[in-house]
Amino acid sequence: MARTAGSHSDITGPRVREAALSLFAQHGYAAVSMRRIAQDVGVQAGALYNYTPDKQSLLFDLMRGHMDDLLQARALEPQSATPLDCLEDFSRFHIRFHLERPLAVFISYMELRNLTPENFATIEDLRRRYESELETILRDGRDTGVFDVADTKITTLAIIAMLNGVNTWYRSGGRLSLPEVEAIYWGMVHKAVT
Amino acid sequence: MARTAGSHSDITGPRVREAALSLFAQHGYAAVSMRRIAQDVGVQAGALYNYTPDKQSLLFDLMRGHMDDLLQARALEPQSATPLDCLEDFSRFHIRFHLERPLAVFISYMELRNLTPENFATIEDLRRRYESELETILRDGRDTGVFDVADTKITTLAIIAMLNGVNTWYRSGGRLSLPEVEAIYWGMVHKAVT
DNA sequence: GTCTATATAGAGATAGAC
DNA sequence: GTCTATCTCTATATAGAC
Repeated sequence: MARTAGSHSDITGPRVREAALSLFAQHGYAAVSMRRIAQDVGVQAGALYNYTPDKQSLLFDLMRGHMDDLLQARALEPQSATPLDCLEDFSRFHIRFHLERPLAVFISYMELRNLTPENFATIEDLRRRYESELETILRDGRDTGVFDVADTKITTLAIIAMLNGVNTWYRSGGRLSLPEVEAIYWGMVHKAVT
Repeated sequence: MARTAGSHSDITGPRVREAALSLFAQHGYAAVSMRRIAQDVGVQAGALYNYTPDKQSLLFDLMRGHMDDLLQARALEPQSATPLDCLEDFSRFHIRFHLERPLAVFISYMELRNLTPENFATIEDLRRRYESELETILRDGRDTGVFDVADTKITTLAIIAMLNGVNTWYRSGGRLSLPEVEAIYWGMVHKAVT
């Protein structure tokens, strides 16, 4: 209650991240100035440094948070019994999760170049951890004879690339509903590996 | 023969584009200065403006040239008779073409945001023209009963997204040869649409 | 065609008042 | 916690000498 006038720490912090997310996605990290972010938040540029030590940390926190969310959400999903069901779960989860946060997805892919080497290594490690979950499913399915995949590593990357593509065109309220999109993509993934 | 000392128009022009291509791909358009490009070329920054009216034109020319090359190379490919053969031709052509010029491919995808609206519209038109070639193949195959595709537009984008993914990991001299990579991806595309 | 020099603008980040 | 003011650096682009 008894707050200093003009003190909005708990409000401003999230607003800074939201503004940065939106602006980085629209124009790219390097093209967005701290002044422009401050403008969107409604503060002066200097005030941003109460919430981030520098611009790089702002980008890294967004990407790190996105990858953490991804791995955590995946871990909370129910586990199916067969490789085929696991693959369907993964495909539908991936589409759903990524369509729910297009800006964070976009940044996490496009701005890898603008991370410092240390930050890049951290994000890449998280990404590889996620991809390895799919590869494990493919290997299990191949070893038990239900999948026909030439190379599990390449098939992993091919499936993820295909599923990621949905973010380039899907708009909610468009021609197709989310369940329809999930079904179409799952159909293609299913056929591609059997 | 009788040239002015220090005059290298026919040499410097291509070198400017090469340096810009490499630097834009590595660091991103917005993060690369004209001074940095000039440094790579071995001239002063002012000299670059003999070869491009501004930085934006430099980016646009690279992307425009890439899309022109793509459509021209595609037009020169032999035309197969059946939709299935056409799809195989397209898939293999796409992989081969894109793996031959990874930097231009990377820029043409990543730097769309940094084009002016007019330049963006031009590039997008060329991209759609290329994608429509694949969609035509898919529609022909579906209409003649050889392909089983739920939605030709989405399948077009899904296939292209999957094929584009090869550029994120392939390195010549690696574990797999180009023909092997083509065969693996064609196998997945083939199964996904039949 | 390239150079040096510069006009003009905007960047990231910090200091100190309130 | 936010403001104003500012330090320092770098950006794109142009002008004019050679």
